[in-house]
Amino acid sequence: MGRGKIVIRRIDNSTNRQVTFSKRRGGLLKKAKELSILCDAEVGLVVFSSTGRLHEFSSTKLSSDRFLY
Amino acid sequence: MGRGKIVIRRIDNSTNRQVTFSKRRGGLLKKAKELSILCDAEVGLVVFSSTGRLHEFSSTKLSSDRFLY
DNA sequence: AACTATTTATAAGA
DNA sequence: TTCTTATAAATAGTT
Repeated sequence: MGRGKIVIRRIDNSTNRQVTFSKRRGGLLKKAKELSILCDAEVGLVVFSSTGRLHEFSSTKLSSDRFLY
Repeated sequence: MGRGKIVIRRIDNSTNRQVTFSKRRGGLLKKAKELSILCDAEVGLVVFSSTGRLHEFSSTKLSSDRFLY
């Protein structure tokens, strides 16, 4: 996607890596939410940046019910 | 994406919901993996279908690929 | 399960 | 670094 095709490997330039992280993190969270809504699925997603910042998504009932079995 | 634009809400038809689940689940897992590689980030993703099947991705080898509980 | 028209995500550029 | 836009990629509806 985008102006050029890329290879999936670690981005060496830290500025570019941060920019890509921000963009793709947003896209991933959005798609996680869409999947949970469209398909009535329970979805949990956690992302830690390389600097240790946490971003997460959880569909509503993931936290307790499912893991009490 | 696709032949028509859709609204993000629960898909009522169960066959269509299952098909969409399979397609989007694959896409989401792929993007989770790409984010972890490109951006050197730790990513954990769990998805339960409405029939209770688990699919997951972890960038840190915490788990097996998939199983029925 | 494949196909493909179209939407969406996003890599570069401004 | 926020906004733009050309293009890659995902996918909705079809077969």
